[in-house]
Amino acid sequence: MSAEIWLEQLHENGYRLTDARRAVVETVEKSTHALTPVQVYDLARKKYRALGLVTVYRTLEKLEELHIIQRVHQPQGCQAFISAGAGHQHLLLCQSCGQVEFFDGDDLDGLTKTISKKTGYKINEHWLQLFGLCAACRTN
Amino acid sequence: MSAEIWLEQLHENGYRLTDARRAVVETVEKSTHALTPVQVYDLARKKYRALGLVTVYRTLEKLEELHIIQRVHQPQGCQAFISAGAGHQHLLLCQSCGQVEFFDGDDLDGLTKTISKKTGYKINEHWLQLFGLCAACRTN
DNA sequence: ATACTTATTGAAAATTGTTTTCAATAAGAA
DNA sequence: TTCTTATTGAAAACAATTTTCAATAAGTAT
Repeated sequence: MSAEIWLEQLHENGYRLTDARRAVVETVEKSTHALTPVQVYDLARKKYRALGLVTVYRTLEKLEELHIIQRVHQPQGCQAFISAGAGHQHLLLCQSCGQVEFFDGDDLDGLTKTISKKTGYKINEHWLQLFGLCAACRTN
Repeated sequence: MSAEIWLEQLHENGYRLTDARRAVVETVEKSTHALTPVQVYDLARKKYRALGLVTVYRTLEKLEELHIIQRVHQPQGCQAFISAGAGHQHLLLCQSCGQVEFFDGDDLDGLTKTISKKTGYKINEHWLQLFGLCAACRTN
C-alpha cells in the first residue's frame, strides 16, 4: 500500500500520524484524478467524518512540501493536486474526464541546448504537460 | 507600435477604446515580465490616475479572450499575464528576475506519438515551459 | 499503564483575491 | 449635437485560503 509509504514519510519528517491525515493521504493517493482541496475534503470525510477543511489544506501543504504530491496546472485552474509520481515524470491529462496519466522518456536536451545558445539562458528546469482524450472518452 | 494593434483588435471585436483600456494595453504590451492584475494596476495608473482595479481585471479578461495575452503558470502562482506572442510559442522564464523569453521550434511529434501509442490517448495539445537564469542574472 | 509535552485539531474569524452591482459617464453611431 | 448603450470606478458581495485559539490527542518519558 503506497498510502502507508506516504504516512511513513510524514512520520520520518517529524509529523504525527492522525486519523485526519490518514484520511487525506488515502484519498489523494488512490485518486487517478487531480483533486481540489474541497474535493479531497468531501471524499476524505467518508472515511473520517470529523475532518475539517482547514486540515485538508494543511495536510496538502505538507505533502507538497515533501514532494509527495504536486499541483496540477490546467486551463480551468491550478488548485488541484495529484501524486508526484516517481522520478522525473510528466502528466498527460484527459480533457474530457480529467484522468491523469504519468509518462517519462521526454528528451529535451537538443531543444534546451538550442534555446540556451540562442538566448544566453542557463536552463535549469522544464515543465511539460500533454492534453488529450483518453482511450475511453475517445470512443464516445 | 504594437499597442496600437492590440487596441485595433479590441475595437474590431466591438469593444470601445477608452483611456483606461489604453493605459492597461500599453502597460502589458511593453512589459518583458509577466504582470499580475495589481502590478498592471500600479503601473498603468502612472499613465491614467483614475484607473480602477476592476477595470484592469475586466480588460485583462478581454485580452485573454482574444488571445492577445496569456496567463503564465509559475511555482509561485498563476495569476500573471504576458503578451501571447505570435503563433505557436513557448515561454522561457528567468527564475531570478522574472524576465520572459519566447521561443518556438519545439518538435514533440516523436514523443506524442510514443505516448499516444503507449496510453491510447489522442493527444491534442502540449504545454511546455522552460525555467532558468537569463544572461544577466547568470553572471552575478 | 500513566503522565506529560507539545503538535494537531476544527470552528470561527480574518484576510486576500476576484466578481457583481449600480448609478454616473463617455464612446461612437446617427 | 443628440442619443444609445458600453464602460467606468466605488462599494458591496463573494469565494478561496489563512490565521487564531482553546481543546484534544500523538508519541515520548516515566
